[in-house]
Parts: sequence; structure tokens; C-alpha cells
Amino acid sequence: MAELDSQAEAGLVAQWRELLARHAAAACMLDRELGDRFGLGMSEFEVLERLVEGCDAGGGHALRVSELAPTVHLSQSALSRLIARLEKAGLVTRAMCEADRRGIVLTLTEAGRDRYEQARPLHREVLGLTLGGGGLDKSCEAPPD
Amino acid sequence: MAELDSQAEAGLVAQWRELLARHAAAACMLDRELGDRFGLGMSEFEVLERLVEGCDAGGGHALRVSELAPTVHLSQSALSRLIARLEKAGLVTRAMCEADRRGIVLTLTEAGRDRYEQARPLHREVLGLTLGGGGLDKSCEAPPD
DNA sequence: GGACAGTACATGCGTGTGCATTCAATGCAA
DNA sequence: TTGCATTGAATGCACACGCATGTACTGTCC
Repeated sequence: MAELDSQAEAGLVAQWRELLARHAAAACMLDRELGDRFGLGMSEFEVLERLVEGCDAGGGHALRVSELAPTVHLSQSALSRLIARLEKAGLVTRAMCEADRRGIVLTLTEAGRDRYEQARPLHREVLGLTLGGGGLDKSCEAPPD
Repeated sequence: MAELDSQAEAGLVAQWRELLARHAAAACMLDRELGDRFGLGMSEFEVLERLVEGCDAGGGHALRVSELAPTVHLSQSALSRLIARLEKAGLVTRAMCEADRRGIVLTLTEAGRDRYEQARPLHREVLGLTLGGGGLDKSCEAPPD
């Protein structure tokens, strides 16, 4: 890639810091709020949402882990363990994929869908607070310790 | 906060996913590249950069940890340990603050400044690749495992 | 001065993550 | 069919994180 002149570089850095700030504010608040009220992390919610979308779209067809992976920004191992947590919590079931027995198909349980529906308004509210107005929530701009 | 109509909600979610994708791509590639070539994590680089800026701006005055904290999106404990790593690597020195002996003042070492200057072009290059064109780097869109 | 709330940083602990590796199943080629 | 590279997912391991707490220092109020 070509070198950047200093003006382009400054713009890029400013854009990056803005992105970091928004991400930190939203991610921190989501993790805290979803965790406190629903026992879900940000990524857990994200996975539940993909499963809901997958089921609604494909007429209830279950998602394979390998289909889920590219849509969630986690390593394969982290996703594997996250699914194990969801299964342990009774929100999801894992079953062997008949077509390709290496694969695992995931299905939302009733409890999983319920949990998602309950958590969703809070999730959207947090997004509104942290992304919407442009004003960052101070209590999460720097994560409290 | 008021309820969102479904259109506003969809926009918010789209914005959030875009942000997540960009952040994941940039953060993953930064951590990998800076780590491989310079032994620095993304946040380590960020802290070095604040120290460089602080020193250049204030006429070489050292930064206190409490000044640094709000600019880095880390918990106080994570920052404390990050600084310990930088000190162990010889990139930074910690000293008691004379004015307020609870505080710690940080100063960049020569090695710290050098490391920063060496890593900076790569950092900017990665930002250009992941933020610039709008095209995400596929190899990091989903972190490899 | 002495007690006490508040602040700055460090540390014990549990947990989530990525990397490397492993294991099973698949597809292909000889 | 056998042999082998590839793929999907699970697991050992090290590490960075956040939370809760601990320790040292400051400032205030009595």
C-alpha cells in the first residue's frame, strides 16, 4: 500500500479513534446490561439473533455452526465454547448434521427464543443511547473497574 | 428512552453491525501485525501513542496514569497491567508522582519511542486497509483460529 | 491532632479469547 | 479399496480482560 500523506493519516486516525470510542461504549454497556438482566454477553445475544433470523427466514431450518461462524466476529474456538455455554443454559441444542456428519446443527429452544425476545428491547435501547445521538455514555466511555 | 419504530431499529442494527465488522477487522489485523512484527498489542500501541503525544505537546512532561486512563478504553486494572508489561519490556518507566504520591508518572524510554516510530507506519497501513476503502480484509473479517 | 471519606494504583480471581493441536468425517485420486 | 489432503468442530494452553478488593496517600471536618 502507498504511503499516506500526513493529512490522510490524521483523518484515518481520527476515524479509528471515533470507532474505538463508539465500540467501547456500546460493547461495555451491552455486556453489562444484558449480563445483569438476562445473563447474556454481547456475543451470546448476537448468536441468538442470528439463529432467530435463520429460523424465521429459512422456514425453521436449523443453522450449522459453519454457517454461523462468518457472521460473528469470533474465532472458531470461541464460537464453539460460546455455543457450549448457550447449550448449557438451555437456550440452544446441538445436534449432529445428517448431511455432513462432521457438522453441528443448532436449534433455538423455546427458552432461547424467549430470552432473545425479552433481551431485544434493552439491546436496541443501548444501541440508541451509544450510537444514536452521537453523545457517548460517560459511564462506559472508559469502562469502570 | 422512547421505543423505536421498526425502521429506526433496523437502521440502528445495521449501523451496529457495520461498526462491529470494521472494528473486528481492524483490531484483529492490528493485533496480529503489530504483535508479530513489534511485540505490541493494539492497546499497547495506543498507550505508546498517547505518551508520545503527551511528551511532544507538553514539552516533555510525563503523563500520569490517571490522565491516560480516560483516553484508552480499558479498565483501570487492565491499564495498570498493560503499563507493567510496557515497563517490563523497557519501553516505559514508572515513577512516583512528587506532587501527589498516590499517582504514578510515566515516561517513554528511548526504546519506547523508537518502537513506536517503527510500528507507526504499519499501524497506519492497517487502518488504511481496514477503514479506508470500505472493503474489509477477508482474512480478518472473521478472526482465524 | 485524629477520624474518616475519597482518590490512585496494584493485585487476586474468575472468565472469555485466540492459537495450536487433535479427532472425526469427507472427498478425491491412485 | 486404500491412502491422503481437507474440512468441521472440540480442547489444552497461555494470556488479557473486568470486577472486587487491598494498600497507600490526600483532603476535610471535628
